Amino acid sequence: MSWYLVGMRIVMMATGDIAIPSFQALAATGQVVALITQPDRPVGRHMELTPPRVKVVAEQLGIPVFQPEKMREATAVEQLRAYEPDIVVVMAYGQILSQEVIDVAKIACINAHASLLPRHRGAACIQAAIEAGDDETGITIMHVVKKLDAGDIICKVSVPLRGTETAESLHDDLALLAPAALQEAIAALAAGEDTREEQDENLMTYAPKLLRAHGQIDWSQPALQVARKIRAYHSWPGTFTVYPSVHSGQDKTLKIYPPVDMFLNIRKPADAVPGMVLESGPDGMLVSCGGRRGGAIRITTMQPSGARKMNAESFFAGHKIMPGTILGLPTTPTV
RNA sequence: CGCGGGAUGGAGCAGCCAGGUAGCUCGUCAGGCUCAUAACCUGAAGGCCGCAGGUUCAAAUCCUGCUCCCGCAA
Repeated sequence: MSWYLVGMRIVMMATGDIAIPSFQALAATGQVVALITQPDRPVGRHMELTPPRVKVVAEQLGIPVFQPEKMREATAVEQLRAYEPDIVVVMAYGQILSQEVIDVAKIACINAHASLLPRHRGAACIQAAIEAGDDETGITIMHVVKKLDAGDIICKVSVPLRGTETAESLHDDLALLAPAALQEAIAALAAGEDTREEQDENLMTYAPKLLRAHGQIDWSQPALQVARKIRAYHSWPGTFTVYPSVHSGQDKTLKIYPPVDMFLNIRKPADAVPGMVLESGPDGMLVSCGGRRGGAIRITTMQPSGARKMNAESFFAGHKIMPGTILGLPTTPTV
């Protein structure tokens, strides 16, 4: 990074991997006095205590790390004050900040958010931009206020969406985009500028944190929407549907992976209903979707429960989902 | 020790509960057949049934331990 903030003291608050490039860029200025991140959490198959990756980066750089369980608690706020930050930079930290915390920064407490605010406030902003079919998304730098992602905007950097992204690929792209946006915002703040753009609440949308269960495909949606969801939810939380197993007679879950082929104008049998399998074989599984004009998608990569991810050719060598099977029935209400 | 599923020719799966000939859909190879198809027919090769012990006349199958993989959970 090529900007210098002489005498500026920056504290970064970040937990998610998306913040790593930004943290590295800020650290390279030599002005970062501490990283505040979430405590190590038990994670993975054996619930091993695992540090956030950004913490590992900080330790390698010799930057102090502070991991309060609750940032709002008095002792944590005191620690933050002790760093005497001019600017606090928040990115994918994972805790709502109290006003007391926000006020510690002498110049500003700013947040880098992975969408073009006021669209897609909230945790699942990247997924939301893809699922909504937006033409563009980006990084927004704004002032932190008590209300989530609602502060005045300092600057934005946008990136066009081509309709092929997954949340995973877009996450990585936006992570690399963020340092430039932060540079612009911090340079302005350091120069004493205070340009603010209020968010238009009428244009606001909210993308709440996603859960595994949200990944279930609703086959009554049009093919376009189903295809977007499969891209948007990859690789977290992923998408799935349920199907009746020939061998056990039980319903089994089938994870669905992008890419999928989309057929908007396709002739379907008169008795086709949403979720009905129209074709199944080594080329994939063609599933009827809902909506006025119908449409269908072809799934070519899937993962049965208990097994690894595989292509359609492998899947149908050992599993039977005959045409006419209706997917997603057991837990899809009002079909 | 967080909970659960799994390991069977090259791929994906049955068989296990109620021990007794290694099975299915493909792939590979050889031959046949058709104007022709991811075509069809015939045949063949290819397995220490994850590893190690135990029970038994007999273990893929029952018991114990171990290794690796996957899902949930984050």
